[in-house]
Amino acid sequence: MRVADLPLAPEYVEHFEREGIAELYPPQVAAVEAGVCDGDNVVAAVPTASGKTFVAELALLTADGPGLYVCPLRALAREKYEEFDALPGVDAGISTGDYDSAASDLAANDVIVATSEKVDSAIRNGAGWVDDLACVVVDEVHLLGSPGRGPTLEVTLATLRRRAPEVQIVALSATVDNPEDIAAWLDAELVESTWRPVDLRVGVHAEGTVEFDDGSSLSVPVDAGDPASDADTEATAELVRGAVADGGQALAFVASRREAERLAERLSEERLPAVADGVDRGGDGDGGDEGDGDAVDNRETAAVEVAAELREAGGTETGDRLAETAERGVAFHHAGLSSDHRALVERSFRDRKLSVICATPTLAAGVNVPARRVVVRDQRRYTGEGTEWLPVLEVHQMCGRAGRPHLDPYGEAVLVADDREEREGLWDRYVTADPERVESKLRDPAALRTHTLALVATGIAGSQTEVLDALGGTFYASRTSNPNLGGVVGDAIASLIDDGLLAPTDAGDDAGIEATPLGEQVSRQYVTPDTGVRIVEGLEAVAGMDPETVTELTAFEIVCDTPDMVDTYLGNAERAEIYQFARTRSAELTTGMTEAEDFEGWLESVKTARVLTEWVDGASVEELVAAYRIGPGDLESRIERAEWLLGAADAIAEVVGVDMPAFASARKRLVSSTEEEDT
DNA sequence: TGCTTTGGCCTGTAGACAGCATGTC
DNA sequence: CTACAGGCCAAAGCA
Repeated sequence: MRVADLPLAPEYVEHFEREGIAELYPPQVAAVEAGVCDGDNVVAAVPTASGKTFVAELALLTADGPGLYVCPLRALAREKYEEFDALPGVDAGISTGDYDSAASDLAANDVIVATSEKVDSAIRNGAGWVDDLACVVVDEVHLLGSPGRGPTLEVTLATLRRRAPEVQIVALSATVDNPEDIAAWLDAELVESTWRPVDLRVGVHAEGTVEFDDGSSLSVPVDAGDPASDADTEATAELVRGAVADGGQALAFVASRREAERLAERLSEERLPAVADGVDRGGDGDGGDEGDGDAVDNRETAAVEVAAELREAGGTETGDRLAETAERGVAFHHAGLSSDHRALVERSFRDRKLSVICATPTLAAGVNVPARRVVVRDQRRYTGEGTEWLPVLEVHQMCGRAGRPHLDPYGEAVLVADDREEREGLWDRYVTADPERVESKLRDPAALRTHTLALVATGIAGSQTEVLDALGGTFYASRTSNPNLGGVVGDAIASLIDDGLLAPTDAGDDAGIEATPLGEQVSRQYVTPDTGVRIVEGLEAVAGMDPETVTELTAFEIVCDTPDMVDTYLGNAERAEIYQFARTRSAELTTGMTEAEDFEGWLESVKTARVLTEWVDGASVEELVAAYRIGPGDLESRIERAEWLLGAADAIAEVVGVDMPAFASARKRLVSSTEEEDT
């Protein structure tokens, strides 16, 4: 099937042909046959990089009205927005927490790109564009199974379909075990395929040999030279070296940030391309010695450019080390990096200016960074309940990053094992195993509290029966003949009434409920009910405090102690000092040292509050990062959240009727400190 | 005695969505 | 019932 055969306007056909898309990939053909261009609902469970974006574009361009593209990450939203906006005659808009497109009138856009939470929030705040949609594309729909965010996605989709029953739904999923269940929920045709544009072989390394799933094998010379590093790291380094020597790029996945940095530093010391050539250039020999010297030189020049860009983007200790490794073509990547550095690393790798990225598992879920070879050194990860095996789905996503269409002849993914015995284990667990099933997490009490409140606050439901009715359209309900959510929803309603977020209506016959002004504000501000409750408690404490002692620190402490703030690790070495700080400033805090039910957690929030206080008082990123042992990216995320939560707290203070100007002033100072930093 | 190896204990650990309303070079 | 690797320090090993 060719692009020209599709029911597309000529300018689109021309556009796609210019982009090199002439012939459709098999999964795309299947999607067309399933009806993506005819307004039919389709679920496509296909590997990453098998042309999902094009399927999305087909649905959006052939839909009879405006379309919405929902995805899980802001960085992905940005990427798709730019892609859609480049389509001829398409006016695209974007709406995420950190970025709204300049044309704020989303109702006028042909395509809107948004994160799932932003869509949920838009519904809660009565955004007009929600009702006019003809088509909704949901990317990474398997996230339905994610405990934190899955319920939001399913409730949001249920609400969208309820409001516009005719809306076309196109859901794109990674390969999962039960895509048919998702398709059944959405009344969609299922398209399933494992086809990829580049061949991929997956293997497991043990004791110097990689055995691949296609029966081939590869021997990896074990360099026993460096006793300082273990066998897994040696094998990883050698596999990376091999890919680079071959003119390819490599991704190496490890479990922690520190390991990612260590591996990158180690690899960068080797002068990869030169070593890979088998030529020991020692310290001097810059003279052109081989025929492929040019390629190496170009790569080196490009890497030096990247390092310069990284240095320009902001100097911290982490950033300097990153620039140093990048200079030799190797970068590390994790969430502790500033967002500028992260984006730069991703982009430079995509532009082939870097040879290697050593990363924590997140890189697999983020923006598109394909490589010739992927090496998964660590398959476990710390989770708070000890180290756990990574989900099969996640490892498959890492492996799926191997192989760049048109650039690599094939992709290779290698899991590194300790010994032969473990090779068997990894083989069974990841190579031959099916990915996990996707199951709804809506039954979780916290999720139900959030969404019950939202349904009532937006006027969708006015009683327990109506809440259950609204939830009838969720993935959860479709998965069971007897949802039996009644009891759990009843509990959620009772607890929300208890917290003053809902109230029984006067009519009182059918157990009618409505949101209190507080509940309405909590829902609109998009904070969880528990956060709302914590803010109210804080305000009650403030009302009893001497106004002189209500400061910005008070405001920061309240919002940092809510569940919507990320917690900050409190090291043993600094615990005493933070404790001391809390004691000397106790008059400004809403929680007494003895009354915190979770003392450790509270002390962590005091640490976060202290960091933010110093930030607004003019401390630099560099100083804070050094003093509190957090990454620049961690500081960014806390500032961003504090900004949001202080705004929410300010709105809640007004509803509750407590005068707390510190919320607004702290927020204003945060915003201006951030702007100052930018200049 | 001095240098190296071994053993045991302590420490630290992945990631990232969301509000709202204006003034601005 | 549930981790575990890396770093540090001190004690033991060795010439």
